[in-house]
This record gives sequence, structure tokens and C-alpha cells, in this order.
Amino acid sequence: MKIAKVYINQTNFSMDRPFDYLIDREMESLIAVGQRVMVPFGYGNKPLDGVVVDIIDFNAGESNGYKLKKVLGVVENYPVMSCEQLKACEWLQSNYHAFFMDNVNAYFPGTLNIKTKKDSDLKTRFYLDFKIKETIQYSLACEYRDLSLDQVLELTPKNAIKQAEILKYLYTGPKTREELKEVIINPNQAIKSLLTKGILLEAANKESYVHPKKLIKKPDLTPDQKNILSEFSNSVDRVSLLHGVTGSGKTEIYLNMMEEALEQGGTCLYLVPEISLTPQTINRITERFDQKAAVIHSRISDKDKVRQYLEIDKKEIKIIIGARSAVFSPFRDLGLIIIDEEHENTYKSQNRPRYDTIPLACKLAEFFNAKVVLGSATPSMVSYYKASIGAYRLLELPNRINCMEMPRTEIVDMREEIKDGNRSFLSKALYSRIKDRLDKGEQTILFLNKRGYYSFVFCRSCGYVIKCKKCDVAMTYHGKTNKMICHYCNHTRSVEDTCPECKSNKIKYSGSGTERVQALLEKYFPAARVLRMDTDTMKKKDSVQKTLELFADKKADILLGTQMVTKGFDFENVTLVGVLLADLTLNFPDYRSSERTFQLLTQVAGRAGRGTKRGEVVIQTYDPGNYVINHAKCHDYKGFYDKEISFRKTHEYPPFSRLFYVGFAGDDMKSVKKDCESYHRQIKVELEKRNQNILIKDVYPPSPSGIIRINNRYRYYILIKTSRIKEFNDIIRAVNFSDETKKIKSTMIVDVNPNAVF
DNA sequence: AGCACGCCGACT
DNA sequence: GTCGGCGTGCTC
Ligand SMILES: [Zn+2]
Ligand SMILES: [Zn+2]
Repeated sequence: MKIAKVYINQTNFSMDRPFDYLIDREMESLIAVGQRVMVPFGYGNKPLDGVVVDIIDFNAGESNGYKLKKVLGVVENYPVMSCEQLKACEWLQSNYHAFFMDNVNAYFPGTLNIKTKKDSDLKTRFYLDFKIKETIQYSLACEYRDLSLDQVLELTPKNAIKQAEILKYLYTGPKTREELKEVIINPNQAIKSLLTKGILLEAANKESYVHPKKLIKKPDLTPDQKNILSEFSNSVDRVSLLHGVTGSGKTEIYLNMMEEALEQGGTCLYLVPEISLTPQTINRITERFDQKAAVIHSRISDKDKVRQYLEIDKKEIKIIIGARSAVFSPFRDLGLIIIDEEHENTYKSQNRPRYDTIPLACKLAEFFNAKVVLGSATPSMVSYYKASIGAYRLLELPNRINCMEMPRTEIVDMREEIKDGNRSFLSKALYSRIKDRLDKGEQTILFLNKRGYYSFVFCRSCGYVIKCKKCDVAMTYHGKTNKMICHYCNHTRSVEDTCPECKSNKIKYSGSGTERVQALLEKYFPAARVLRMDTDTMKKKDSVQKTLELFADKKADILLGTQMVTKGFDFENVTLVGVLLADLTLNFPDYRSSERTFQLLTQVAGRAGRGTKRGEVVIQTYDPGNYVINHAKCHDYKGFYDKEISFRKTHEYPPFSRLFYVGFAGDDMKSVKKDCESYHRQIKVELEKRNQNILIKDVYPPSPSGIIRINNRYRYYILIKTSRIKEFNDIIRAVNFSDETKKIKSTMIVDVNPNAVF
């Protein structure tokens, strides 16, 4: 007899370990490591699914008479988890303190439900439920797609108003019935009639696959690009860091690297920070290769997710493009992972499992003997440090292609502006340059760092700030809907006319930073067409892409936005970039605020002058001597890096240490505090046990979170900043599974190198 | 997550 | 005395 070690599909501390089950002799040939099985669990012997992580021989003598239960059956008839994937799950478990089954589940599309049925031989069988509802999309029939909108509208009778509405809407692209219903009331009858006339086409949603008709030919490479590519092909290094200034042709290099990997039969994984913000990059990849590519993002239908999953699993797809969760694709022959804009913080998962994509990708590459390429114009401090000590191969592209010059940058001291009596958000320099571009018909991007620029609602009579009832934060006013919203729990409230505190009517409402700036821009430049791009205006599905298309088609003069406008878009007619207030992210209380600001400034500056004309950048600030701003002005990455890395070293911040954040939340403040203190005490005890008492200096005492209450739950945390990673990984694991910790009622999270600590 | 076991107060 | 409240702990 054999024993299967099974992780059961429950995610909590007490079940984050394998359980032993006997394998019936007749089932032995059916069960392998990596397979999903059903096992009886608990007093009720409830059938639960789990994953086999090991199979060992059963020795009756060793069992101590302990009664073992038997595996009930298999879910699939093949192992769903490869041994590389299982190793990755284990690695995440020990390095990120993520539950094993959270890691396993990250590999599965959410809705693979397991069903039971009795077979004719009366044996219970388990199978996957594939009954996932189809998403049907409606689009204009092919033969009418080249017509103008007016011509299309002539296809239906004049009195068919609803049909015309539908056609008008569908002219912008395929839509589902639900989307049509949002815009057009009761469209069913009209859709039916359009379908019978053959004007509309009904098709299952396939938008997650991109298989283009026309392929774009490979352009000639510059000598710089050729050098980099040959250095890369000849190197045996596992990880390479491609540091290329904005506009240096990094994407073309990625495409060539992918071509080589595909020729060798490897699967390519191309990761981007956010799918919706990178339509241009995705198009370039799919236009280049004459094969199916899977684009993995959160908005595709469950059915497509399952289909994609199975096709990647069967090696039918060799190109996978996606955001961070795509590292959990079921590839079996990984050849290359490209991580574009590797400095972006979206690569760190903020939810369970709380992994960091870059180390995970490197680990996967190790298991598969594949290569990883990290690319950025502004590499993260961590990555560049690793390259500088030789852990990564450094590939550098210091010049823009076609001898394009880097934009000219000017720093404007806003204090001088105030001295001169200019109290507006636009300096004279930026104002005159915007005016100049408007006259010349060139475009401008204006960047407003969002943080700190939320508009809260307060009473000018007594100073009372309206706060969320469930959270310890101020409500934000939303001009468009005339409502207040809490950004932490999404609670919305209508506005009040009088101050709840002093009953005066001097309550002040003003729109968000971008909203206000947009209104002012329209006042200063009445003729200018201003597009706004921020999280508020970009909530709808295709709005990002539409805004970008409008701007690319020169249907607007100014693109005003938050962090979103700094991403790698390529607009040839943009010759001016303005940073309205560089200080906003600089003063944020986080050890990475300098790094983040440098990245934002450099990236947004890189949007200028991508066509034939040289770009200009204006950075407005109250702190013109700041080294971050000045290094960004000179496009001096190395200078900034040297300064910043010495700061990290003296203060022992990453890459010279690792941060462990242990957070506690619950509805009773006192018990949350108590739980947090208990955890802290246990860390001390564990250190004493190991004769490492001095390391307590690395453990910050329990403290209330910056925002103590969110959604009526109080929050406390412990922070550990240490270079003794092995020790603290062991200690955290020991404490997590201790008897004392079992008494902790608060929800507890461990986040390794979190994006934000508060 | 469930479900049993057990320790305490209220109700026949 | 015993019924049931839920807090605590275990499940291969
Ligand atoms: Zn008041
Ligand atoms: Zn709230």
C-alpha cells in the first residue's frame, strides 16, 4: 500500500500542511504526484478536494495504529500540477508565508467546480463542471465594417430608431448584450431584427485570443540592438536586466528574444504591469508572430479562462501575455519570461497569495532552465543593485533610436512664482509653452501626482472634516456624481448642505485634483481640447483605450492625468510634458518615495519628443534643489542610483534587508492590540530560544496602522526590517503555527516587502 | 471550514 | 439534574 500526502483545499494556518491518506491498491496506477484528489475529511468525512504532493510507501509498523482514511478518487485523470509548479508553491509558502493552497489555486481559473456523480457501476466519480455561461458578443457583420457610420445607419429603415442606436454603438466595436442593455433600453427586439437582416453578427466572445490577419514585418535592428541581442544569446546568465532609456527600442529587443526562444520550442511569457494600460505593446507582439497568443487579464470570461488554461496546458499556445497573475499559467516548457517595466509596483501582489512576481519568475526560470529578462528605463533599486553585483547580466541601451535626442528639461521654482504674485497651479513658463504648442498644433501631456491631492470636504467655519462612518479617513468629493466616496471601503454618501458639527452652511466641496485642474485649463485655454485620464474617469471597460486612441488621432490637445499618463505610450505629436507638482510623491512617508518619484518623472518625461521634433519637459516644484528632481532632469539614472543606494545601505533598507509586515485586523480595538502584542512577545521568545536576542533590534514594536480603522475593523501591525532573512522566515513560520497564535482571533496577514506600510 | 467536546448558566 | 450557549481545538 502507498500513502498520498495531500494538501486539502482550505486556506488557514492549521491546514497549511499535508495530510496522509491511504491509496487503494486498485487506485495506485491512477494517482500521481500533482494530481487533484477527493479525500474524506473531518468527523463528517466531508469529501474535499486536495492536491497530492508526495507518494510514499506505507509501513504498517510505523503507523502507530493511527487510523488512516482512504483517497476517494481523482478529479482529473492526469496531474494538474507539474513538479515545477508544486516546487513554486512550496517556495512561495516558505518565502512569502502564503498558504500552499492559495498558491495552487492561483494556477486555476476560479470556476472549475468539482461535481460528484454515481456511475453505472455505483462507484462515485468526481468530475469538473464545465457548464460556464457563454458570453455572446454582437458586432457589425464583416461586409459592413468598412462603411462609414452614416452609410451603416442607412441600412435600416428611418423609423427604426432603436436599431440605429444599436448600430451607432456597435460601430465603436463588439459589445455583449449586457453592455447594449446599459446604453439602450430593451434592445432585444431590435437585436433580433438586425440579426435576421444579417446586419449584425453573433459570436462567442473570443477577445482573449489575438490572432491577427496582417503580420508586421521585422524592422531592421540598430547596431546597439544587435549588440545587445548577441550578448544576450551568448550569455548563460539566468536573469538579465535590460536598462534602456525611454525610446531606445526595448520592445523590438524583447520581440527578437521571443523569436529565438520560440524557435527553440520554449513558451514565452510576456508580463506587463497592467493589461489595460498597454494596448500598444500587446498589439506589437501579436502582430509580429504568426501564432495564437493568449492575453490573460481579469476581465475575460470564465469560459475563456478555462479554455486558455487548457490550451496552455496542452502546449497549444506558446505566447502568453498578461499581468502578474499570468506567472501562474500552466506552462510545461517555459523558455523565456520578459518582465516589461519591471520597476512597476503592480508586480507585487497585494492580495493572497502575496507574492512578488520578479523573484517568483526567477525561481520558475531556474526550475525550467529558462531565461528571465527584466526591462525598464528606470530599473528598480533592487534589480539594478543585483545587476551591479553580478547576480543579473546588465544590458544597456543608453541612446534613443534614430538619434532622437532626450527631451530638454526645465525645473520651475514655484516659490518664485508666488513671490511674483502668480498663485495659480501653472507657472508662467509652463503656461507659455502650452500656449505655444496649441498654436503649433502639437500636443501636451500634463501629469499630476495624485497622492495628497484628494479633495476632502471640510467646514470653513469650524474646520470639521467629513469622515467615513466605517473608516478613519476623510471622505472624498466626487464632482461628477455630486457624492462623497470613501476610497477605502467604497461607501458613498450624498453631500450635506450644513456642517454636521456647527450647522453652518460654509461647507466646502471641490472636485478632485485632476477635475479642478481640468476646469482651470479650460478657463485659461478656452480653445484647447482637454482629455482627462485618472482612476475616476477610467473605470469603464474600454475607456483607457478610447482615450488613448482619441489622443493619438490628435482629437485632443492636452492629456491631463495621474500616474496613468506616465506609462509607455508612444505619441509622436507630443512635444511638451508638464509635471504640475513633483513634490507630491516625494514627501510621501515611504522609503521608496525618492525611487518612485524619479521613476515617474523620468517615465513621464520620456513621453515627450518621440516623433521627429525634440521634446520639452517642465517640472514645477517647491524644492528645486532636490537631487531626485535634478537627476531626473539630466536623465542621469546612474547618478540617482548611486546616491539612493548609499541611502539604502546606511539605513539598511532593501536591497540590503527584507521587510516583513505582520498585520492584524478585527472589530474590537483592544483585542487586536492584544493579538499583535502576543505575536510580538512570541517573536521575542523565539529569538531567545535561538540565542539571537540582539536581533530584536530588527523588530519594530506593535503599533496602530496609519489608518487605524477601515470598514469598521481596527488595524495593528508589526514590522521587521532585517538582513537575517533565513532566521526570520523560520521564526515567522514557527510563530504562525504556535499554540499561542491559534488563540489569535484577529485576521492576520504576513506581507513580505509590501508595497506600502501603514 | 465544520463539527465535537466541554465547561457554565437557566430552567423543568 | 439536564438542556443548550458558544469557546476551543482537531481534522490524516
Ligand atoms: Zn462646522
Ligand atoms: Zn470607508
